[in-house]
Amino acid sequence: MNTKSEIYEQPGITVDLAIFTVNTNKLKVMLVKRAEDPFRENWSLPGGFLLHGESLQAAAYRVLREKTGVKNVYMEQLYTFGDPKRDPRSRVITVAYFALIPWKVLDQPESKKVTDLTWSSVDQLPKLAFDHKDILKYAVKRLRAKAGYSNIVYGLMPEQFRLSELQTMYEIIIDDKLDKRNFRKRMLATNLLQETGEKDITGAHRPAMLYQFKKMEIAFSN
Amino acid sequence: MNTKSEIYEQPGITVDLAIFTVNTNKLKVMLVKRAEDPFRENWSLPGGFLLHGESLQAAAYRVLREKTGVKNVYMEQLYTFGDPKRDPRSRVITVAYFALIPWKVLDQPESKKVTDLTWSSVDQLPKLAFDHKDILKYAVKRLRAKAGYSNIVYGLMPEQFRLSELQTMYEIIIDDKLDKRNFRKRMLATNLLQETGEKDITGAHRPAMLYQFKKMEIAFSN
DNA sequence: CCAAAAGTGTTATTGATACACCCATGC
DNA sequence: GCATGGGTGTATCAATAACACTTTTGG
Repeated sequence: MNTKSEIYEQPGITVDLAIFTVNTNKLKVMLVKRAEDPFRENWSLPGGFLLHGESLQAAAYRVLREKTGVKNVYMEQLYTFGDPKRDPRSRVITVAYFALIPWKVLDQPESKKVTDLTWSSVDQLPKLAFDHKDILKYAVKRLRAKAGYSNIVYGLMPEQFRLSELQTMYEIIIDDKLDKRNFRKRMLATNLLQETGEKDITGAHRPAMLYQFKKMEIAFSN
Repeated sequence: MNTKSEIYEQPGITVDLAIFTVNTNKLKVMLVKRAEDPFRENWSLPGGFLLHGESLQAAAYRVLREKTGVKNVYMEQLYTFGDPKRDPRSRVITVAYFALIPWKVLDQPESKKVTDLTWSSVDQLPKLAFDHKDILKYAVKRLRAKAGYSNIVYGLMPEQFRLSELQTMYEIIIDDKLDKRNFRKRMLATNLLQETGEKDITGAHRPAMLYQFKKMEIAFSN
């Protein structure tokens, strides 16, 4: 019999992340510019190789923290991409995750003059390395689908928010308009929101009641 | 800098399959008895190592064909399990798939006197190797969920069937009773079924019209 | 003629959708 | 006092759920 490594693959394992946020009324995803071959200078999803003894989820959280500085955000495993030719140099299998981050949580994202990291609108993507465009398409599809039947959108909201901001968030994700009264009725009926008692007086107009999510797990549905 | 293999995992990759069928009014899953350590003599999900140059899906289909002799059945990637300790000997990551097979398609399953393969009711599982019970739980959960909002159940039906058989199939999967008239109305309204023109006269009673699915892809939803 | 599964419609309930005006504030 | 976004209720429509009897066959 042959030795194990002759017949069986022992590929490199990476995790790649589709990290979404919403800013200036656009759904955006984090891209990083590759410093190394292959695809040097191309944009790609943030990712990294799995370390010894590290779980997949731990690796995903490590990459997330390295790139964004945040933890405790919504993240779920998306899909595993293992085409033999997806990395031109050697066999690499990637476990893709997608994560949601409220824009406000990202620390001064515009102030850092980084040129190797960007937030790109998902409808205006540059050429991406590897099969990352496929991964991203799949992630967007899943996000849009789940926005329709779960409360996943909560993962994009700041601590406190106006109902109109929540509605706008939904509209950006599902790329469609919603009726204000029906939206409010439905949201309040879920019983997942509570008034904070405070009002948002930043606008030049009638102050809006601020809401927050009741403290509980984000409901997964898979 | 250390060599790549010192810092990065290059684990073995397996695919494991939750292959479902329905027989004698029970949702059943294929289990195989392990011939080797670890977990020798324990039941486990059928699976195998990824071969050089093989895609994940190809590996899953290979295992499926080896164990059941069938291809062209419904199969989808489920989830990737990568806990560092899930295999007691070395790091192995498994990409789990789930598949659906109509019982009739399996060739004389009872006649073969195999003792290393069984179809176990999902509510009466033996102890399973590795983390296969977790995998299976997740697969059953997904199957039940998708039965509620997709036509995935079709994957368990034979070529021709009575509507009452289709209803029974749904009832077994979702583990609940359905109203006959509402069920028929709903099914016929989908426009995915067509009468074959033939009737099932095997019963001792009024013959039933036989139906088949219109030829088209099974609608994925993910 | 009896047992057993096949087949068939209507009503009630629920949930989703459509829709327009007054309110509170800053300037 | 006007411009701007905040906030509210009802009527219609669609989808789902509840519910019982007649029909066809074999034995």
